[in-house]
Amino acid sequence: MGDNRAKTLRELAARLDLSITTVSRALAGHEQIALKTRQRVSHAARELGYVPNRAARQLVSGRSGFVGLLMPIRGPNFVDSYLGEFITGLGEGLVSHGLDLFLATVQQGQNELEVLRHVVESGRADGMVVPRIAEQDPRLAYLAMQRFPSVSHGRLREPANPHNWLDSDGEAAFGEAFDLLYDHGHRHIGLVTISDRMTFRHYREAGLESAIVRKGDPSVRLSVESFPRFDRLESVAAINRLLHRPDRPTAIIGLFDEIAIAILEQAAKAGINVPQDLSVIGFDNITAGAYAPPGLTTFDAKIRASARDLAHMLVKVIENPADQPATRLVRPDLVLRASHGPAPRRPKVNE
Amino acid sequence: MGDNRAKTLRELAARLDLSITTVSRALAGHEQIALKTRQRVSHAARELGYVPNRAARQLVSGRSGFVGLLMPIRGPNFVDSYLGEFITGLGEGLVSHGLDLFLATVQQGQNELEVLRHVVESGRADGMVVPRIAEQDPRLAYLAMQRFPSVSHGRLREPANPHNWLDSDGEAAFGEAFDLLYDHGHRHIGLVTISDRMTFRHYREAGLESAIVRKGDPSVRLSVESFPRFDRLESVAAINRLLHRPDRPTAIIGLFDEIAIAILEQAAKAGINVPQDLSVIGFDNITAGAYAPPGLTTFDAKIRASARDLAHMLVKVIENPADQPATRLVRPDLVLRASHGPAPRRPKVNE
DNA sequence: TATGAAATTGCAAACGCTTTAAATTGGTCG
DNA sequence: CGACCAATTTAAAGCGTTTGCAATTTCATA
Repeated sequence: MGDNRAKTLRELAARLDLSITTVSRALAGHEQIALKTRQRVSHAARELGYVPNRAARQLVSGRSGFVGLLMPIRGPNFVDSYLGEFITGLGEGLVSHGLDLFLATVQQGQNELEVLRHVVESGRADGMVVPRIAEQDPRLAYLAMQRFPSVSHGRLREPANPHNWLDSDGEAAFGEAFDLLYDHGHRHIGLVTISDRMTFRHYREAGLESAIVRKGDPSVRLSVESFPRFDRLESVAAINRLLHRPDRPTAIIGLFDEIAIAILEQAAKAGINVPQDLSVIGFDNITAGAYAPPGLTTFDAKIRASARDLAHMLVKVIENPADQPATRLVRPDLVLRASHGPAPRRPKVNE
Repeated sequence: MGDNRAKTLRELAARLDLSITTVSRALAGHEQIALKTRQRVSHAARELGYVPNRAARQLVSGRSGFVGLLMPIRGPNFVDSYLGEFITGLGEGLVSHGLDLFLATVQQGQNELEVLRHVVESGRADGMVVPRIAEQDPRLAYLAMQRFPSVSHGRLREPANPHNWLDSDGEAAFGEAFDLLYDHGHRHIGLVTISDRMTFRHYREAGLESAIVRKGDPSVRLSVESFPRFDRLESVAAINRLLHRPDRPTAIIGLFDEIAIAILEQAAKAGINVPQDLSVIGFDNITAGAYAPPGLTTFDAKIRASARDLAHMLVKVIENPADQPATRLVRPDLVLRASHGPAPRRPKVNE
């Protein structure tokens, strides 16, 4: 359109023959400004395409209008399989509150805590979303110390300071997984897990173990193999150790879908039929799981909806920092597909 | 650790017994400040954990340190399958330049152009990444008018103003797809495409058509079905129209992988064996394609690497706005998997 | 020791907004 | 008609930086 746009409050005020103060207040909807003036101002603002400058507003208000997501970049071929859904959910949850999401990218080799510190102390964000919680998580310690609004996707086990979190109930899910397998006659369960000290791993493993104890059947056995996260070779090795032992488990649970899918692949490669010879169960419900033959039975962690909730929780914390920390446990839904079945009568023995 | 941190330049200057000006210049590395002073200042800054305030800096410099990605949110079950990779690549490309990525979320029903306008005019970003280009794209028109630094993922066909873009060479890829199928004896090719006027659709279709013309074999036939993007029911209907006609094509190309995978699913449902009875080829190389039986033959659009390049292009534009627009065509790699094969002798006829 | 130029540092304005405190306007009533 | 109060508007300070210009210091040289 014409270039008679009002770029600043000063310009807008000049056109209206009002002071900057009045225009600012009118746009903010203050009652003390006469209704007629407020209408006149907001009409002119729309007319002249006035958009307030964020930096100036932030400088005085102290709020940036941004929420940050701490996002470590992995090696060339690792992209968090649920990153897209997670971000979509966060964006969805924030947009109605007028907040924008930004990604605090942490390059490989860079110190995640250092990045966090910079984001927080430069005032780039009003709140942070912290995913993937480790047993000892310096990020959460830092945020607690700074009393900086944040929510984590995942929870600490024994938090020094209570924190805001939303987590999927891995404990319940893995208990349910065991019950499902037990009911199908499985007595020797395998678990392929990571060796990193992430709390989600603890909860899922604990859920599995306590379900076994609860069942009280001494014939039940659990065989565990683990590998360092993000090490594809080691993950395959761990899977194959389990797959090729003389007393192969009749069912194997992957700590998450990527592992479970790798189990399906390795089993196929070894000529082990799923689900006839082996049952496999995962966790997360990533897209590929639906396609990986014969279709992965797993738990839907409801990433997008969880992220949306996480966003809402964070908004609450930002608006009301003194509130008690909120926590939310999301019960994952069992997604029954075709990778599980009755335990084979006599497990085949691989040479 | 102690709370003797310097939050502002003023505090830092006071401790150093220097003026704000000198400290600011010293941190910026200006030559005019004595080397000794520069060292003393930067040491103290590190010591006292000084982190400059972004808003203040932006207010005076006019630069926000952010790059925006325009990201429309689709319905509940639509998440761009390559969003995760795309964002990872952008983050990766920006981080070394000290820029952060933020997501300009566009909710359903919201006007994308309006969001863009606000982002640009509020000074929230120094540059924009615009994905998914339509034949008539008001976003690009607006950005050109504003002379606002931007790069698009995808290109206009006949740009009123030349713009910065990076695109995958869909024309070449679809030509290659045809040649591959032709060499396998296919003479009747199906194409399932969208009805929306996106330019990537045009290029891919044009590449297919001109490869056919180039071959000059009058026995070659092309059957096209289309549907409105994001309409799952219609997409399945379009696929089935092609699958169930008496003269079913011996090979079908999906405009992108999601379509191709749906073709695989519908074919399986109809008892059509891939690749014996039907060849299927996609485009993008999304993760699920590797798992969808029998393994989708497709083109790798190299999303993450492209996004990284896109980021670098944008940084150049931001730093040198007067430069000629840059363009970059990325040749996708053919990923040979198992969904293609020789044309069946006598195509089966479905009831 | 005085002098001037080069090297170094500092003052003050500006960026565009919000907000405190104060000024102005208008209306009502004795 | 003047005074007072409520309603409305405004001046000015300040948020934390950067930067043009001016001031100060340093130091070799006369």
